[in-house]
Amino acid sequence: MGATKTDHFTNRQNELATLAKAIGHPARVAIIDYLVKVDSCICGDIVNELPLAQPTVSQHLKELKNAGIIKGNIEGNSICYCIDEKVFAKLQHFFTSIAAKIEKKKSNCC
Amino acid sequence: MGATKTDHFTNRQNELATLAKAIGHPARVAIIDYLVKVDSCICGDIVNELPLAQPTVSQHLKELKNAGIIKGNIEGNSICYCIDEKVFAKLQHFFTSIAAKIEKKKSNCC
DNA sequence: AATACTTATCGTAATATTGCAATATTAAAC
DNA sequence: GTTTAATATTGCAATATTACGATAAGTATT
Repeated sequence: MGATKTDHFTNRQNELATLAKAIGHPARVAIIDYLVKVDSCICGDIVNELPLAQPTVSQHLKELKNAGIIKGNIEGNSICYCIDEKVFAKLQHFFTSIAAKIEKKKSNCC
Repeated sequence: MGATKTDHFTNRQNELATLAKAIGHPARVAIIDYLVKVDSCICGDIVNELPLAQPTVSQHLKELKNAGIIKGNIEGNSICYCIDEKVFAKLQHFFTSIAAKIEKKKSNCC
């Protein structure tokens, strides 16, 4: 075995897991940070920002794209990557909701 | 190769990646959901809630515990698992911060 | 078209994750 | 102490991820 059993979980659980998994690597967090920091998204120099080889960065970008976290547009010679705002609004909502539910019942035993 | 290069990234990036990675599996999202839902955290019946064998669930619980997302207290015969509120407050903060920065500059090209 | 530049893909090796049967551990109940 | 229960650990097989060198594919410039 070794394959994740997605069938038995809800769409929301799978969706949150997919997004979280994509963010679950420091290089990909760094990519997100960089895309957020840079004003316009004239990217392409992401490789120089990271301590990883170009194929590795390309692979991480692909994973972020597959998860729907970033979008990539061909911009002449290079490619322009941007963050998908909707995804982070959704993530914020996920965690705000969970945090609120936890806050509501302070009656914890641990 | 194959080992994640954590050395070259910031503490914040590694911390967020570790938390996100732990949440990056539907079974672990389901565990979190269940712990949030159940009022008091007299747990132990988490196995019955999931479509996975007991050792697998135990392993997922261990990973959530290692990431600092849940805490486990021995409660007589069984074990009482609870969510660590601080972690979700932190996660909420992480994503609220990113979402706010994205929102601020709507000048997107994509 | 030849060159330079940028990004993607392939191939491969190392490591990590997922899942479970079997077994061990621990604590309550008898 | 033996049984019963709940949870953890071990061992193993299947799969996934991480990383990179080599190479391909695309565009821009000359």
